[in-house]
Amino acid sequence: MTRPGEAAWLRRYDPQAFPPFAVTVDLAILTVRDGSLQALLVRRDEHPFRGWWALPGGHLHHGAESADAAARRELVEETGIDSTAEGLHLEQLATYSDPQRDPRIGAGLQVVSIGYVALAPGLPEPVAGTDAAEAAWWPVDALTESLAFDHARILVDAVERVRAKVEYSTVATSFLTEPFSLTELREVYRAVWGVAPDPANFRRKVLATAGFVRPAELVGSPTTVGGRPPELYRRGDAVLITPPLARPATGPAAPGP
Amino acid sequence: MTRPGEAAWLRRYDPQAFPPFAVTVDLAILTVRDGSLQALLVRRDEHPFRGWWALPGGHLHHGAESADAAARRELVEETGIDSTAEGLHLEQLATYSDPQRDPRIGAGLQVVSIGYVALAPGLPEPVAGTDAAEAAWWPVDALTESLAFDHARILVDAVERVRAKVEYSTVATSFLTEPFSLTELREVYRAVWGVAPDPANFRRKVLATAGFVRPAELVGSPTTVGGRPPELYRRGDAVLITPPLARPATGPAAPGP
DNA sequence: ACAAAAGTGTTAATAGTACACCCATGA
DNA sequence: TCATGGGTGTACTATTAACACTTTTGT
Repeated sequence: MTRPGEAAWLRRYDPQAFPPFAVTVDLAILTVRDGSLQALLVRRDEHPFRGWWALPGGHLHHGAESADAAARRELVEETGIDSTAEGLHLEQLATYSDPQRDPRIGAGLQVVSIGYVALAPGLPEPVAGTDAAEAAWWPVDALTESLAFDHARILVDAVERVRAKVEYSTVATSFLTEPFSLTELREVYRAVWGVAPDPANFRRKVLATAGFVRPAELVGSPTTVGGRPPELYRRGDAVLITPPLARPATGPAAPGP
Repeated sequence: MTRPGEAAWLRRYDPQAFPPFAVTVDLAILTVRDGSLQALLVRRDEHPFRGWWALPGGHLHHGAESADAAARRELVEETGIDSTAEGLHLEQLATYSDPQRDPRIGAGLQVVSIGYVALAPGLPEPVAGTDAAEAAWWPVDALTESLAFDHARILVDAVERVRAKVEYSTVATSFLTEPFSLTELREVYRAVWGVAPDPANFRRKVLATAGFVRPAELVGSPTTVGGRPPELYRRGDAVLITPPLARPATGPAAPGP
């Protein structure tokens, strides 16, 4: 494309003409462990909010990467999760830009953060990141307070996004390692929603949705302690579920007023 | 909240330690005019992309406003639309941060843009903004190319968001001025989807969804040229449609592979 | 044989689709 | 009274929710 006069204009352009913004990414990394939805938090060892629990994240590398790339990089750095690992789902959530969200506004720096949601299969104990900061899985129902910056808000938005998204998409499979049983998949829904779908109807819905799952070749090792061993499946190609899986009426995940 | 040592730390903080980012908002302002979905574009009279058609937008006022506030401000400045006007719907879409998306990266400035979607009732001819730049409504089907920056991509994302969102939410009413008939509402769906729902079933679905619309008190002026005058409605309180309105199978809006 | 977990059947209710038909109005 | 668009009825089909029931395994 030709843009007349732009090359000359660019040579005279002064990037200092704009006051400084900093751009960060923050990741709500979610998994299902022990039957509950949990988020990975790290304890900050730098100001601001030194000593507080926070979402993993960091600054964009200026001129070198997009927010997507930065999110992938942070995911690896902070958790050791390979960004191409099986089942991993990473998507942009929203951008948080309130001037008061970061105290560094007091020093003249406005920090804008691009929030991401990552879904990963249940992992063992958290791997401390390269920053050697403390890291731990926290059940999301146990906290909506006391996080650094506006991270509590970001986390709530992330959880709400996931609760809605498993209704009309197949992302729930991202929480499982292949191969998996339909009961395990149903347990994911129980953890995310706080209430489990009917086993029979759930099975029919999943199997009737082309591309939700596909049968695994070999019958799995009989790791179950007793009872009939389950048929095993792998993730399919489909992304959307139409019509959506209906969330059961009332559950402990949505306490009344 | 107490954050020990942070006040002293902040006094010594150097905001110049980070390379400069600029943060902008870009608005996909959509309306339904002449039976088609149209977007408001402005012709840029400044570098970069001088003379190109672009989405309305601009820089965040540093230290003074969030992206939401900036989007509302730009909406007023560029279009004269009051951000509290009836029916107006404004929501964040996504954030675009590829280093190459803005040529000013060549001068050392990385520009990150937060995209917004605005839905507004059909408006008369576009009001030139305070920048006196040329402005016009363009049918969205007529262009996915030749826009400044990555605005074609943002616009495509915005249209896709709206096409999906009218299925499970009541935002379609944002395209209409009150009071409106159900036929007018159905015409919105035709414009957005490219295919119209069945009139009878559409009527039943809308009226069966509590809070989608509510009856208007007075019967409207008989502006129709002939035929039975329609019953008129206003927007209701509901936001979500469960289960969703199904988009008819095949239509010109979704060409096959 | 029994317990436990997986998987299947059945039925009533609900919701959606397609299309025919009736109603109210202006010219 | 006729053309025009608004609004209703209806038969048929597909989907869902709820729950009872059968199958397969380990001990």
